[in-house]
Amino acid sequence: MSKCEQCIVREFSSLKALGKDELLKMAECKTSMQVKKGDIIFEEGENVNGVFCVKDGVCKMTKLSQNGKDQIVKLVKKGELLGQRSMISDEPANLSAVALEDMQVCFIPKSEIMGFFNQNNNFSMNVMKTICGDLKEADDILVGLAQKTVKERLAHTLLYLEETFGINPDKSLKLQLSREEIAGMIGTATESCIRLLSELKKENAIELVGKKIIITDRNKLLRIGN
Amino acid sequence: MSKCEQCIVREFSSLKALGKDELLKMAECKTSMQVKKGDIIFEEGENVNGVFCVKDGVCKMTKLSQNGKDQIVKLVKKGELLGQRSMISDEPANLSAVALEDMQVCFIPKSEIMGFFNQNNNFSMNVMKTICGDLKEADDILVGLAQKTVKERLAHTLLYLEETFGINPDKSLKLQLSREEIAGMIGTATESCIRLLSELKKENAIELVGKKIIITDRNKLLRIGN
DNA sequence: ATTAATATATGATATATGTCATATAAAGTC
DNA sequence: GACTTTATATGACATATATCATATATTAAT
Repeated sequence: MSKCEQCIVREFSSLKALGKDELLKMAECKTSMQVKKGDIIFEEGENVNGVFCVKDGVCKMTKLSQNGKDQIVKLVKKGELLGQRSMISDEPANLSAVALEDMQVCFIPKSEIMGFFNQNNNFSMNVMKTICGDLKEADDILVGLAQKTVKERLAHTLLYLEETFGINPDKSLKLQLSREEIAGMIGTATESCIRLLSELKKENAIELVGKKIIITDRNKLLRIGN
Repeated sequence: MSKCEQCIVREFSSLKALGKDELLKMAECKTSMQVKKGDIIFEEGENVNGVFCVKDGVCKMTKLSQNGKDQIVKLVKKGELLGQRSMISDEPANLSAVALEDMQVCFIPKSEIMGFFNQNNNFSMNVMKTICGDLKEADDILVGLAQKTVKERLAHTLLYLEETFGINPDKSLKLQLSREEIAGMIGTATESCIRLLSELKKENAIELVGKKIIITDRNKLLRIGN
């Protein structure tokens, strides 16, 4: 069993507020797990009963809509926590979490986390701030969906992907989403997404190498996406 | 100065967790204010430095988008708190709050609230749950905007308005929004909103009496909006 | 009450986006 | 390596929604 105390990733999440003894206690009751790309960590409607700490890899938080399409609400990466909202509200998960890459995650049971809430004010404040950040982000995406065109949202999302997950040595976006997934982020049909990517390519804002996307004119995307 | 201890509205918000002495302390430092319909309580980008407790009336939380239209992100009514997110994140407001009716609100400075956070775990837990509820709501609206048609969103919103704010003796929706505001909620052009209201009227799902909206076939709206 | 201003309503038209069909490319399987 | 499956790409077309114009109703102002 690996020690939470020595886990670097901890430093990036709300858990950084925890003290030595709290971390030792946590290491005792946590469960480490490997998650394969495509695996479901938890599903909409499921009772989660704890929190997942993402040690490595990226996952998408999705919600299935009436028309059968998966809307991606948020991407979660290394150092972030999963399932906090559901745990705090004491409700089943509102979103599903699906791995986009092979992941390493640790599950920390609810009882443990709730204990920290009561003992450690810094910790609960951190969690609160994280959720407030999520809320702001959700509000901003919401306004974008309501008021921007699909092309504007696409441009914006490409910049977000670059900024958040970085690029490979060949300059292509490190996080490689399928066209369908990009469409699911910006709320459009896969074909429309593909078409608009082609358009951006014709306008020399991006390059498409197979599935890979390379941003060649950041300013152009900025001008479109804002 | 009115006493928080005797304020019934308190019971509906996170503040219900506060004890007698905390309420007395709060009554000391709060500022009561009347807000006229149309007045701005605070604006996007402004530093709020506290929380507003809505004693009476309803306001809209809006965000101005690039194209100059106001998107309504949320409606806030009697018994709810305003500006929590911004206070906790220690950031300027992300949304503007504008009164839809004459309102009575009390302003409680940040220092006071932060004190309660540290002393009273039930209170911070309540606030956290409220924000988690807001986050879930925002995620759901987000998915609706991405995946539903305007007509579906309109039907859904009409039911939401009935459920949340009730109806008058003549069965019309109690909260009387302008067509432009309804459009701002569902993320469409005012003309489209008007057109779709007319459509719903032709389909005998609603009646339009001037500005007033009467829901005549709830099930029909449910079938459309979900 | 009359006028001015604003909100609601509807038509005509343009545009963005979705849907269905099909082709090509890439990836997985035996 | 040949084959099957799946993802990407593009065309043709349908539909939803935005925009602009204008009419009518409602509200505010004098």
